[in-house]
Amino acid sequence: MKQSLKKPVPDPTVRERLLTAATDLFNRKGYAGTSVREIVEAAGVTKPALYYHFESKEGVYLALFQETFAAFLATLAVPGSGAGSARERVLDLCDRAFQFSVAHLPLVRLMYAIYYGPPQGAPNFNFEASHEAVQSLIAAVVREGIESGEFKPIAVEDAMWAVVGALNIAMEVDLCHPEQSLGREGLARLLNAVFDGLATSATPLKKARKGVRP
Amino acid sequence: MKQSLKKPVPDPTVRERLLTAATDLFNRKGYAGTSVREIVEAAGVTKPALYYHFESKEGVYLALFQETFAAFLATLAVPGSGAGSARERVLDLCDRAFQFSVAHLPLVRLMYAIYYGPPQGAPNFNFEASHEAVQSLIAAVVREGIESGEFKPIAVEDAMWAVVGALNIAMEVDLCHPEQSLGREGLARLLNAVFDGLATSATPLKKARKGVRP
DNA sequence: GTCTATATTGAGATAGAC
DNA sequence: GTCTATCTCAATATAGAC
Repeated sequence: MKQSLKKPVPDPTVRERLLTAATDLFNRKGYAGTSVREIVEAAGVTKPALYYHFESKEGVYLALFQETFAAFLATLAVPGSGAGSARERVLDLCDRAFQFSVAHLPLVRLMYAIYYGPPQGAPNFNFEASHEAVQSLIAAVVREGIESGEFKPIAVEDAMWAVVGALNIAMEVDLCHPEQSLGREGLARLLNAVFDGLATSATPLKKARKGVRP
Repeated sequence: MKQSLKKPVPDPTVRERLLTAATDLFNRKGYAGTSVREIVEAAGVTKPALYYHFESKEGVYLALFQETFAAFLATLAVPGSGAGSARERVLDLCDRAFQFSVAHLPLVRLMYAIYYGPPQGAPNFNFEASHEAVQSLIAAVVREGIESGEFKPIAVEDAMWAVVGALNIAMEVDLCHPEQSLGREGLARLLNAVFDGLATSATPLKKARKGVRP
């Protein structure tokens, strides 16, 4: 048993190859449909290597999401995101999130597949937590923008959803149609459109404002 | 084959029960993992009933999406969506789309599962077409709004994505967290926020506007 | 032990009575 | 339109020869 509980600098190549191979196979054949044998063969290693770095197939799966999620939060929390106007900080936050998403498309795709797909015996990972983490980060900046008067005094939740909606659609376009990706510049344009508004003048509905169509 | 191409008012109960049961099972066990036997048992009918109304298991699957998609387009094209300001028309269009989505959550969920999930031998259905249909409808109204001066002269695509982003996020919240649904009113608030803008004044970035972070 | 041939199972699909 | 009863076919499991 060479491996203590401290993880003494495990070989990154083998570990990475296993994670990459697992992501690819889970995407192509599903979690249940992927065997440990297939993973190790695709990674060019042997079974014991997998069981050394991870405890099981479930361990590979959980490591995949846990480590990526941790890296995602670290990316968002990087210094420099606390300076500037609320608009700039939201743009920066979304830019980081978008870049991360683009750099990890296969895992994002897997997340969607697991989240929406039928149960496959895959271990539970709290995807909600990662969504809520991003949302609360954006909501916090939006709240400050509203309190400082930079943003209009609308509900924080509404403003947050407007921003998350733009970020989310940019990510999904990249995921589903990479060839027509909006790119970082496109996301920035989109967010600025949301900040500045589409309308030339703030002219709400002519008719009743309470209730939607009868 | 009594059933002509005109669909002479087929019995809605059995047919509907089959479609509902299939949607539920496909969602829970996947397309490949669901057998015809399970579908007919869940629907309380026998195999031949399924093969009478549909030609095969694939036929059930395709009917599910084809008919729902057709109904969706019909919902969006309903009279009344051509009147009023561009803002009102976009709100109306999105409201219809949202209501339809909420009324067909299981099928929307299945669409996501099929779209992002691993191949399961399910027949090809062009999900892109339905997305593009909605997008082009919205883009058309947005374009008219821009041309009439009601909207700012930004790129039609950008404005379209801003609107679709808001609609999309409202749909996904309803899909993933129905308990915190924005509801029709929430979607309207969200869209109006996008129309009017979050910022109190159109003050873009202080620094360079070309390029995102270096 | 391995290999081939045969069962067994469960899938999708159908014929013909009612 | 719906049912009972049956068919075809593929994958898998197993038996028994070698």
